[in-house]
Amino acid sequence: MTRAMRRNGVPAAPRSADVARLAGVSQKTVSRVFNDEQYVSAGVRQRVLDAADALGYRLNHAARALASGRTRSIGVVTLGTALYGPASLLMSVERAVRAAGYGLRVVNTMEGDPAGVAGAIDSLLEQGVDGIVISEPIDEGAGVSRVGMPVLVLGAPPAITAPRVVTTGVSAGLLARAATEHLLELGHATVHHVAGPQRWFSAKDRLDGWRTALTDRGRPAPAVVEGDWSASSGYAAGRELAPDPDVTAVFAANDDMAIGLIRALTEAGRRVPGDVSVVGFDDIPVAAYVTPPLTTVRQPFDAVASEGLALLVHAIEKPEVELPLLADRPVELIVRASTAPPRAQK
Amino acid sequence: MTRAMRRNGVPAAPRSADVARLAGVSQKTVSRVFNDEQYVSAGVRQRVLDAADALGYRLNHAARALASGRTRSIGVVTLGTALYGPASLLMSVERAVRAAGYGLRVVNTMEGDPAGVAGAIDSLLEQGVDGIVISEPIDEGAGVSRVGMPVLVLGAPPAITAPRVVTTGVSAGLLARAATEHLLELGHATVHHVAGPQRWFSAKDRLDGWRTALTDRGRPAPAVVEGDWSASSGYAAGRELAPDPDVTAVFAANDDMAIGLIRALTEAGRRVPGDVSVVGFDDIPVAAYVTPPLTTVRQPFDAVASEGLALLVHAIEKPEVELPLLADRPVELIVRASTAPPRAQK
DNA sequence: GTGAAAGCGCTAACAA
DNA sequence: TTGTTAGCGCTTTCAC
Repeated sequence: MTRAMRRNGVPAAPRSADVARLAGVSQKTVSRVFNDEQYVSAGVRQRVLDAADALGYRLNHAARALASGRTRSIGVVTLGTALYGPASLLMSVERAVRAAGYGLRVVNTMEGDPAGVAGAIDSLLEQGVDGIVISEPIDEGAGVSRVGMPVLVLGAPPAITAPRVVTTGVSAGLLARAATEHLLELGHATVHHVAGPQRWFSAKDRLDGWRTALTDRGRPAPAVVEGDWSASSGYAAGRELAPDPDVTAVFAANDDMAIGLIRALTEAGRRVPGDVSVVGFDDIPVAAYVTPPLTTVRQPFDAVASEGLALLVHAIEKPEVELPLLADRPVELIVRASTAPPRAQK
Repeated sequence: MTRAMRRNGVPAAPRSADVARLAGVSQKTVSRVFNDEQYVSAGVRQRVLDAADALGYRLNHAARALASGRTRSIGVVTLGTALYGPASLLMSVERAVRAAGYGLRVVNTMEGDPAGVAGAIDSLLEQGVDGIVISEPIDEGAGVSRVGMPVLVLGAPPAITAPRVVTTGVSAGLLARAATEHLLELGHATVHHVAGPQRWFSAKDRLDGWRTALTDRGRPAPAVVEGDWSASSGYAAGRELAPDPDVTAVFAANDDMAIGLIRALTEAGRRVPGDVSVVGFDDIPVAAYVTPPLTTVRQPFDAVASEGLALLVHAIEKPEVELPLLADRPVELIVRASTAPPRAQK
């Protein structure tokens, strides 16, 4: 069996040595060209590129990884849901990873997965990555600091700190605060909160932002109703809150729950926004078209992903240099028709 | 610089040879254990596993890929949107890939991306994969047959055929047909259609299903309004259709457009479902909680992904064996409150 | 600027 | 059942 026809008669892919032969240079020179190294004359470079083109040469990533110890790929641990927030963030991360010249490996963790985030990280480590992104972490981030390679934690409070761990808040706290303040400024005495599952940092973050907005103005924070991000849990929360006449404004931790909530309130005879104002979170694609159109806040996923990834790549490629800090981003509150001043003040 | 302390003082990862030394066996035996090959006695296997555990050994994927020519990973080309359908499908694919013992690489194509699907495939080929999944293809699938490795096309009509290409219809056509028939059975004279962008196979598929349902009953198919999957395009379609009194039933190619459509109809004074019935597609999480709760159809993403992946893995691991065909799946129509008999028949 | 040699950590093929 | 040998296609190191 000749080299040219191995593996079931499929012709073998050309190697850099084949390109070198055709271009009349050494194999090392081909390597230089494909790594954009300096000290290659323009003429030689062009000859190499032409030869590569003629042969349909494509660099073998596995061989490079083996020889260099670097894989040029980044692994991301996601939550395995099609929820708008996490899904958008994943797409943004993919764009950022590709823009940085890396490949992307994805591993899901389901909530309640026995292996959990640690298992997902393990799986990435084995597959071979140069850095890891943890998107919307759920468990306590334990062990993240012991991974031994740069880690970017997206959507966690900067509490997790470790030598090579960088966190980028999506500043969900600020957004939650803005949402709450919007309701207070409309004249509501207080704002209730339908929270996300508190194992999620992002849910905790939103709750904190809501509470801060209230305490800053000396308002007591009412009891929180915890949902699971689903519209049906928002609906359940709505049935719980509807009978209470003190409930005139509610901030829901995501749009799905807000929509479920509105349905429950409406069914219970409380009009939105006439009797109760509701603010959501995420600005899902249908938010502007439900009844009533939802006031909500939007997270800058693309910006967060690309800035966070720049930091990660920096940590991978220049481990000795200090990491710059990220600035907070302006808050984007989208006011539509689900919020209004309370009835008494009308 | 010793081996144990290379690369910036980070201790080198243990190799299979280290494990072999500790276990007192040959390096090849370690390889056997980690590949679950037969002909290793239970005692030796245990000694190897213990040694590996003690050293914190982890198989080097790049070296394995280089030596074996197989990467044990699968690449998926996605559309780079957080739309519920594509995002759900991606999550299902991840689960299926992991269950099959492979790693997942993801590359996005944006619509209108100059490089397009071909560029994404190229990038995967370079990164190294054993098979490719194209999720919701947009362009004509040209070139897919020339990839030289097994390809699974998810959500395309079986039109694309090639030696190592396997397609799994999500049977969107059947679902679209069921949705249309539901409206006809309620007594509507005809059903209008708000279609998805016709570059998408899945959009075309839904349109075909809708048309088939009509022509099967000898009903002429009215002019189609084409949207772009967004709620705002559904809204625009609604403004277009609202003035026409013949429009009493509309099938929208996804739930987002259906929701936008309903808003436009309602604003134009046409009640849903009193004056116009609307059926969506996807059963997005909020579909049951919008006003009115949306009648829609649900695609079996998990089943489609896992069955499709089983075929792909089969094509990778046993290229000589004929591929089995996939059976059509029962249709899941979810009837809620956005559909009713036409007013005239009430 | 360019090239030669050595080796990255594993699997394939064959031997014992 | 286990071991030996020879690469896989690159990058690294060092020589020219």
